[in-house]
Amino acid sequence: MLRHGSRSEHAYRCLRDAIHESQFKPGERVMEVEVAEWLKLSRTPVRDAIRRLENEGMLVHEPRIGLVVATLDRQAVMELYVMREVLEGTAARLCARHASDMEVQDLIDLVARERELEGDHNALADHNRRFHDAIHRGAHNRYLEKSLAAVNDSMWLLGRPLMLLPERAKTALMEHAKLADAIRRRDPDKAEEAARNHVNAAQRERLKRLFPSGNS
Amino acid sequence: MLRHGSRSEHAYRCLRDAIHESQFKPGERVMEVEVAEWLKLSRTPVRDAIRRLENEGMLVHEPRIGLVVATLDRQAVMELYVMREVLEGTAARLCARHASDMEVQDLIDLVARERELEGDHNALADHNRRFHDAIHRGAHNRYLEKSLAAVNDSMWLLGRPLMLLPERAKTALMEHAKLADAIRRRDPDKAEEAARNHVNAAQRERLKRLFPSGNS
DNA sequence: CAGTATTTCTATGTATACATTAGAATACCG
DNA sequence: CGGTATTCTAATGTATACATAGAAATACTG
Repeated sequence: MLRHGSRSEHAYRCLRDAIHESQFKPGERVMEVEVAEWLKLSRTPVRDAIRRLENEGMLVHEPRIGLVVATLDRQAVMELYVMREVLEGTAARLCARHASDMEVQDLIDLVARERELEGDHNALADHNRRFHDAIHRGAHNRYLEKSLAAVNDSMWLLGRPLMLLPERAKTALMEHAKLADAIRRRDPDKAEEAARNHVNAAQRERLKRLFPSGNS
Repeated sequence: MLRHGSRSEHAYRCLRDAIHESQFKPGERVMEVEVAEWLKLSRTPVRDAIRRLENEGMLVHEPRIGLVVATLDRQAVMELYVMREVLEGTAARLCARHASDMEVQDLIDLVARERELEGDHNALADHNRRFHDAIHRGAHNRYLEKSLAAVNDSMWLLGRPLMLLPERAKTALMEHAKLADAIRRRDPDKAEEAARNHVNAAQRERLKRLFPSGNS
């Protein structure tokens, strides 16, 4: 009935962003009262927000501790990337099949603009999100979109996007170009392959940084 | 901190089951107060439960109406089955790779027992759920498991499981056997293929019943 | 009578007070 | 001194009262 601009929504966004920006770090405890005070709200809307983030996997009830920002161990990271590979691959495949010509053109344009952003790391990270969102939407599957949103949100628990690294940005651009091209050619197999490669490349970079020596 | 046997949890289960059993039908309105009265609870835990079901897609805010049980139009059903095919296929593939020998043996046993249940529709439906749960767990991927849970819950919005139909139960048994066998042989490709075929067969049956003449 | 403004009513959003429980601290007993 | 029982505390679960917004109904005006 009354939906938007609600304080629950506000609390949700704030908490989400705070986790994205590592103001709340994985493993750190999150308490309703604390958050409520911070946002000058009562516990009720804060609880709503927490419940949502719990469902999405960003917050977890650690036994004997309480509610904490989820921590991803090595195993969890692997599982997350496997899932991401599957979902992004599927999105690319479906996008190649179902995206409207306008949506495809949008993708092409996004790649073109990405070239102009060389060096501007923040803009690139933001652009990256937009590019992938465009593919997710182009797949025209609301369930896929939702799963992707959850997975990609959990991704933030690993720290800032890799696009901030010059090396990665360069190769990512090429991967994006390949992916967009396969979608333009309406080639589902190649599109899925490109998306999976893209995710895998990101995963390898990420793992190098997260677990330099291979321990957990 | 305090987790289980909570009234929120109870409310969640009751509501979920009520939707599963079509006590609340798609399109029907769901009001906090009403549910609270029904379960002899205050609105607070009911709200929690509703929020969860909202996140999982079983409840939706219909503009100008309020909160209702989600209705799946033809398009939504198609999207749901596409997603289910992808996820169940992936689960089967991962199961073939990662399930422990004990988990695999469990699958074999489940198929064996399924043969003995011929005719007992309710038991079959229940058994079917267990079989698929076993595969989901065997994949050892918590994100996949969660997505599958959400998708399969939404499935209930389409009505009772098809396993209740004798015809379907028979062919489903064969499909289960094929799937379990591929997993036993540790053949990911065949396992995924079998799972996808299984989902597709179910979808065709379902669509026949839902949209007999092909309209939406 | 039609159309619009106003009022009322209902459901949800929000705040707060109270209950309960798990963990911590402390005191008691062996 | 060590271990266990008890009390205390802090955090969440739950109930309820109040605020607000949106839809329906009614009354007013042309």
